[in-house]
Formats: sequence, structure tokens, C-alpha cells
Amino acid sequence: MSEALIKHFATKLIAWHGKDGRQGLPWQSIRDPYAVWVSEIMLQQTQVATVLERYPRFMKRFPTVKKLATAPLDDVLAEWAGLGYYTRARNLHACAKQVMEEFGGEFPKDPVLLEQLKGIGRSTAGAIAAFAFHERAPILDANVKRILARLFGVDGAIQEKAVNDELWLLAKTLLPKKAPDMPVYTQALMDFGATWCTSRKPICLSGERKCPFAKECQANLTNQILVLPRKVIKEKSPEFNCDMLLLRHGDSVLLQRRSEKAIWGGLWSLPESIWRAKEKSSPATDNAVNLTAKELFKLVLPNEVISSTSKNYYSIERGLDIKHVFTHRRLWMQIWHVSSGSAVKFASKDLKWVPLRQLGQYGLPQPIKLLLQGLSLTRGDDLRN
DNA sequence: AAGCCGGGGAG
DNA sequence: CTCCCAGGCTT
Repeated sequence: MSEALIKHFATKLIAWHGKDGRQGLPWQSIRDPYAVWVSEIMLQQTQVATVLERYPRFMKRFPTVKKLATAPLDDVLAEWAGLGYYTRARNLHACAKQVMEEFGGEFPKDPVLLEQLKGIGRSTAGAIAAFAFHERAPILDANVKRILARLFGVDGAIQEKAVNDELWLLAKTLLPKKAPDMPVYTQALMDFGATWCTSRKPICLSGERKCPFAKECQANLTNQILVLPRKVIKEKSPEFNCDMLLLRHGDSVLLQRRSEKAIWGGLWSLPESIWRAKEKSSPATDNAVNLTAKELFKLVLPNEVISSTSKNYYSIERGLDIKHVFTHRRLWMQIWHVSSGSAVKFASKDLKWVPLRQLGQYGLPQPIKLLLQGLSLTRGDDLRN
């Protein structure tokens, strides 16, 4: 039965980690709760290689929870730009304020209290409690779900509440008895899932190494390694078109702050039309798109007209067609280059002329950042002609 | 329970 | 291309 496995799991896993776990990741040696917290949030749904680049930068810019709490949100978003899931950055900022105001600047060690903070769910609370405070709190991220579903043959879709509850109970049951083992145990779980018990090419199927749980793993014994954890299939993500205005005057480009509720929430981007269900490309629809671009122009600059004859003239021409893939959507962005003879002033604080060389100070969506970087490289081209 | 939110790497 | 991920929040 699995009784023996339950009893010895933590010990065996820690032994595995000593030999084959990942070593030397910068956040592994850290016990400062603030630093642990930042690493846990940044690592959510984000690749280790990416975090290796961005984590030291973030910590250098915001070395303490107080520095983060008192920084302008725009600075935090700018530092977060390119990492995705920007709600994390806004919650990070809000959580820092919470810690300053409600907890006197010190993170609580109780996972139940941690979970009350913005952006910290049950699993992240467990990770922070384990790493920073040696609390016997379980985690249940995608790695752990996969490991447990395979080892104990947990069938049924993991997004079902009953299955999820079962996995949480397992995670809690398997915790090491000694609190001081919590950091290495928690790290071992993540490492084992990330490097050995992987989703597509687990070590037990490649045959290169011998899994320490091979003789006890239910999925292995019943030849269901690639079937578990089971999940419901999601349908193909819908496709959209939209138009974007690349409005330039001299070395500056017009940026618009995005709504916090929208995708890329709170970031600075180009003025953008509504998203339309993707139409087939044809000369006729090309004209329709052009109309949308002109309406968009009218929305941004209600008192101006696109004309090459007036004194402060505007010209419009079709630019790049950029495809961008989200988790649940695919978007084709049609860029429209508009050049103007003068820099119109805007009353709205969400519209702003920004010199190309200052773009680094703004949080931009990744595809827009790349587009504007390309623009900077070819700076000197006169788009007005 | 299902939808929403990014980005990059693996296969 | 598709699938995956150190999830959490909203509906």
C-alpha cells in the first residue's frame, strides 16, 4: 500500500534533493521574508531563466518592503514590464503597503495571515511560511499537483474541487515532521517536479536516470505517467483584430495609459481601437480597417483631421501587422503610422508625448516595446514624407 | 467551476 | 504549431 510511501516520502525526497536537486538559485539561500515573497510572486507562471535576470534588478531597485510601499505604482509597473500578469505588480505594491500599515513593516509568519495579503494565495502563503519561517505549511503548485497525482494515482480532472481538496490533504499529510526541514523539503518538491517528474518528458520514461519512487508510483505501475494529472481539454483560443495609432511628432510618440481592468492593465501603450473578431483579410476589409483607424484617430484627436493640405498636417500610412498570442486569445495588431506637424497638448493625464529615448522609464506591453525599440533603431527616418 | 491575465521555452 | 508553467482573483 501507499502507507510506506506516505511515511518515508519527505525523507526520500530530501535525500534526492541533496544529490540531484537544483543548487545555487539566488533566492534559495535567502531567508528575508521580503526577499522570499518577491521571489515567490515573480516565479508565479514565470520561467526560472527569466527570473534569474529580473529578480536581482527588482531587489536592487526596491531593496526593502518600505521602499516598495512608498514607490509610485508606475515605477513598480515599469520594473515589472515584460514579466506579464501585471496584476502581480499592482498586488505587490498594494501588499507592501498592507505590510507597512497593518503589520508594522514585518511579514506575518502564519500562513493564514499571509493569505489575507494581496496577491498571496494558499500555495504562495505556504511557500513563504516554509522558506522564511520554517512553518509546516504545504504548497500545491502545478509541480506538486503533478507529482502527487502520479505518485498516488489521483484520477479525475485536477480543477475539480473534490480532486483539489484531495491533493491539498495529501500535501499536508506528506509534510516532514521536523519544522527545520521545511525549506529544503519545499524546494525539493519544486525541483523534483521541474526537473525529473516533468509534464512532457519525465525521467522515468526517458530511462536516463532512476526515479527514487519508481516502485511506488501508481502512475508508473499502471502505465499512466503521461495521462496524469488529468485535465479537461480547453478549446482553441479565439482570434481578434485591432488597430493601433503610432502617432509621432519629432522624436516623441504618443502613449496612452491602459485601464487597470484590461489586458496589460495599467501599462502604457499606443491608442487602440476595440477588438473585433478576426475577419478574413481582403481588399474590402482592408478599407474597413482603415476606417476604424480614422475613427480611432478622431477619438484621440477630436479637433484634428487627417490631411496633407492643412498647416499642421497629419498623414496616415499602414505599418506593421503584429501577431501576439495570449493564454486565451490571439491578437493581430494593425499599426497605423501617423505623423504630425505639431505636438498637440492633451488634457487627459492618460495621454502623453514620450521621447523615444525615455521609453525605458515606462511599463510597456512586450510587443509594443519591441515595436518602439525598432523605431528607436531607425530614428532619423522622416516619417512625414 | 470557469474565465481572465503575459510571456517565453520545450517539444 | 500546441502545451506548459513557483497562481490568484473575479464572476
